[in-house]
Amino acid sequence: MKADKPLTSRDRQRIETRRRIIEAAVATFAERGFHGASTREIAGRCGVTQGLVTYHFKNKDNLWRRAAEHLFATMLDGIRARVDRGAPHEPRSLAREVVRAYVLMAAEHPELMRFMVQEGSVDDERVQWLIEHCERMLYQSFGGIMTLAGVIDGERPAHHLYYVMAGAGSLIFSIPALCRRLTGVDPSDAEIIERHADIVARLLVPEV
Amino acid sequence: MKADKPLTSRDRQRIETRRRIIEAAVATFAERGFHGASTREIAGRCGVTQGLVTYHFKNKDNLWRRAAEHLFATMLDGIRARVDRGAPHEPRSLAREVVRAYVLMAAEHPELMRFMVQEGSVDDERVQWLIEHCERMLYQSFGGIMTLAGVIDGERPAHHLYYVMAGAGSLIFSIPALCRRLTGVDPSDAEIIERHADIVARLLVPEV
DNA sequence: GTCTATAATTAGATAGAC
DNA sequence: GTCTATCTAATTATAGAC
Repeated sequence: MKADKPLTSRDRQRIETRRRIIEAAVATFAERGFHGASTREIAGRCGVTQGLVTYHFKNKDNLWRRAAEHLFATMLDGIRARVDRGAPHEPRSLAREVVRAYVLMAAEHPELMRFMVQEGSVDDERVQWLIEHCERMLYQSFGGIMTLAGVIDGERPAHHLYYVMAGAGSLIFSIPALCRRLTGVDPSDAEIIERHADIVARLLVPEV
Repeated sequence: MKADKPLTSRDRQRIETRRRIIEAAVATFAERGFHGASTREIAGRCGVTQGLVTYHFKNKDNLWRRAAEHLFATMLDGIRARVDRGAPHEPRSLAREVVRAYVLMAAEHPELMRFMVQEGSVDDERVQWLIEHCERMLYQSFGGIMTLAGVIDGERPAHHLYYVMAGAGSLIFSIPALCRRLTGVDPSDAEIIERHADIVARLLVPEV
């Protein structure tokens, strides 16, 4: 699209600052939701001023969209990379691999489910945008792969299994403070993550 | 505890008003989280003024606790009622019945998972309170019943299965707007609820 | 018990200095 | 590109009238 001109020092600074604001925004929106998050707190978390956030992202709504975009893109790329990395699979072990990859990425990016739950009750513009720009792609690839594997059928349609996978696979990572207090187990622990991925993958796509 | 004096008209009004505020608070906190919800919106939703909310509940934090308490109590009572209603069960079908009851109640009270996700990331006083006053009881009964049924073992410990059940069973109901837009399916539809309960119950406690 | 009015704080967005 | 200052609106909590 654009000619690749050499980057000035300001260009690099601009990119770097925007990146830091986006990361702070992802964390803050995930923690507090759109209405609960303040641009001042986001600014504070990455060591800039509130005015600068507005300068780079115009307004809070736009910042939220850029944050959601970044979050989903990272998630999707991660899943694809994990799945592609393996050797070619027959349908069922591919399906198992996809579920495993989803859980591992949910552990790395617990903010995703928080975004969904924070925004998913009211059918506003953010919900519509989230679906069309981010989630529909994930849902459709899931449906295709699971149908091929025979996991989805008339008895267990995609719209049930998708949310079964998403919920089962990511809730534990989305509420780390609750989980630690309640069970004594830290869901960011590598062994916990690995075991959770195994359990959920085998549950949805049994070995036998 | 208290002597059961006859209720004056004011007593009844007090109770009824508090009840309406609590219900509005549950809905609003679930939708927007603690920080995102305003006491004015809660007041507006049940047709009272903001000052009256403070009069009845002192402050926002206390209102949140009363709302969480009410939500969890309703949920627990509902599960118990559903499970007790059936004939005495052998361990596995009891376990299946418990999972089914959980899913059905999650469909009736999608606010519960929203409360958990909204508050579960940061280990603050609200999280600690939520665990000790509400969630621990649910977690422990779940553990007991699932262990008896042989669903929980060394390979699949309680802290994994609890969040598998909670996530798989309630996510779809907690994000109705997202689900409708994404899949075209309405998760408050009775058939959807019934099927979801079946799928999750059989997944966690297979028939064979 | 309920409402109105208000104080003190904090929010998002804009303008101007550097 | 970044910061400080400021405007307007909305927040929680309190006080007083009825």
